[in-house]
Amino acid sequence: MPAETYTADPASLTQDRVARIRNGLMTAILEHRLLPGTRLREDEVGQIYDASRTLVRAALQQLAHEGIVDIEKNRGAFVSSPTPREARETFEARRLIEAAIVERAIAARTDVWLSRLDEHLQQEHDAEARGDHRAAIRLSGEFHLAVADMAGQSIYGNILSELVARTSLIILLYRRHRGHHCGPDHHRMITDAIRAGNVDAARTLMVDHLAEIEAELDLTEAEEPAVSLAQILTS
Amino acid sequence: MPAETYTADPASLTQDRVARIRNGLMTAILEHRLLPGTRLREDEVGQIYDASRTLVRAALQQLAHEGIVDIEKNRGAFVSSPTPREARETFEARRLIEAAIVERAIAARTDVWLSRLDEHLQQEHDAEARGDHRAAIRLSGEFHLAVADMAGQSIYGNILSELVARTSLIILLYRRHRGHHCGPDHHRMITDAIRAGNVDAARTLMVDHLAEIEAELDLTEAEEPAVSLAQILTS
DNA sequence: ATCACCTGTTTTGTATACGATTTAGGAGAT
DNA sequence: ATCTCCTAAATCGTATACAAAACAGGTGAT
Repeated sequence: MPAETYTADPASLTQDRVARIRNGLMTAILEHRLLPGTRLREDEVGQIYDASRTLVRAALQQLAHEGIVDIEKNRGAFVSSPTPREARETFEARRLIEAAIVERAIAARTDVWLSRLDEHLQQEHDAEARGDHRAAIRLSGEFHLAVADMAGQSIYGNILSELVARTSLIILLYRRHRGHHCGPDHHRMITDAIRAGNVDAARTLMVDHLAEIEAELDLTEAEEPAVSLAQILTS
Repeated sequence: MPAETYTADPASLTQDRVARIRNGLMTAILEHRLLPGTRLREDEVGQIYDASRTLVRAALQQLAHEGIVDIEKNRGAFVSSPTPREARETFEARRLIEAAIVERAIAARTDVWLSRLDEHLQQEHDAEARGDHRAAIRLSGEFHLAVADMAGQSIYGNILSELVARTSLIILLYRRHRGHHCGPDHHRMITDAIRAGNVDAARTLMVDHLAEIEAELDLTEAEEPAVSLAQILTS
């Protein structure tokens, strides 16, 4: 399953049943097939994966801890809907961490890792070419995880994988113009800078790349309807 | 329970039963009452908290995801033992993130928040004064979480709370000289710089503070006994 | 028509049962 | 004495049963 490469959680490699459920849901969310707000009923999911609620619950709790599922007590699990505030925080955190990651990736670069990045760029390109938007959006997130893998700092990798997953939800919720997610040209340029060993260029490209994605979003806070209720009723 | 303030996980505020178990174990680990390697048997924990294995398992899985408990399939859960490598990565990540946090904390500072920090410093001082090393070690970690709370970026706060918890295990495993954990004087100086609004000083103090803690550890990699087995047998 | 209330159904929360795996300890062989 | 094998006990993995809560739909009052 190429859909399950680059998942940072080591448990996802072991083929235990809860990991399978988690990965299935995760991939569906990353590919925008499951939309924010979607309810994930325990036995419904269980029937799909032929598992009891025990295992489904474990998978959902894992996803909740990763911040892409919200569990409301006695009500169930829902694909999470990050707020504009969370969206901004996510991008800020990504700029901070990925700038550090890309620097480490350069220090750790080898031919093997670089060719792996090339291969990934090729996959992104192919997905775009054949119009597979689902795979394209997922792969464009996984590029960043591939760079993190190259950096070899598993802590950064784990943190980033959660941030990337949330970013996928954020883009789906807040993007202004449909289409054109996270251009592969940027990824190519970042890869080139890594290959050239140009730390400053790579950091700048990475930070700007993330800033550009954020700039394409409409993160204006929806005004709280708290007080407005009175206003509406007194009109 | 003052022992449960500053836990970043929002679920810990709700008094549901799995959160109680999680918080109990977490606090015990943070206070070095539960040592790395300690086995956490499901029934045993369940009896202590008067809960079934279902709830204990949920709590243990949460702690595993937070990186302070390792779950080995069919063998059980153990208080985790971070490797020297993970230790170094943890400190690197903390320096990166806490430098950003302290800057944000300055931007967000108010009298209320500053007095909360003062209050915390007082608690640390008191714990040291009465020789309560358990509380002191926990409080010294919570100082950093208090600064993160002040910064108001919940994502940084969540990431940091996991890093702080692991740091507690790391210090226990690798410190050279017993005693003197993470001097409260440093915390006082950081607080002063925050109050003065001196961003550069605060960042430097924070980064140096973390570097100093790391410097007091012995993180020399234990050599792998992998090949040495043959050497031993051919002697 | 609208709202409040009641009731049957659905769904989640938790305990428990049972099979599978690991662990511990001892008997027997070398 | 040491090692191997075997059996019993302890422990984990998973499914399921039942209780509690939330939900949906309908009845009746206003």
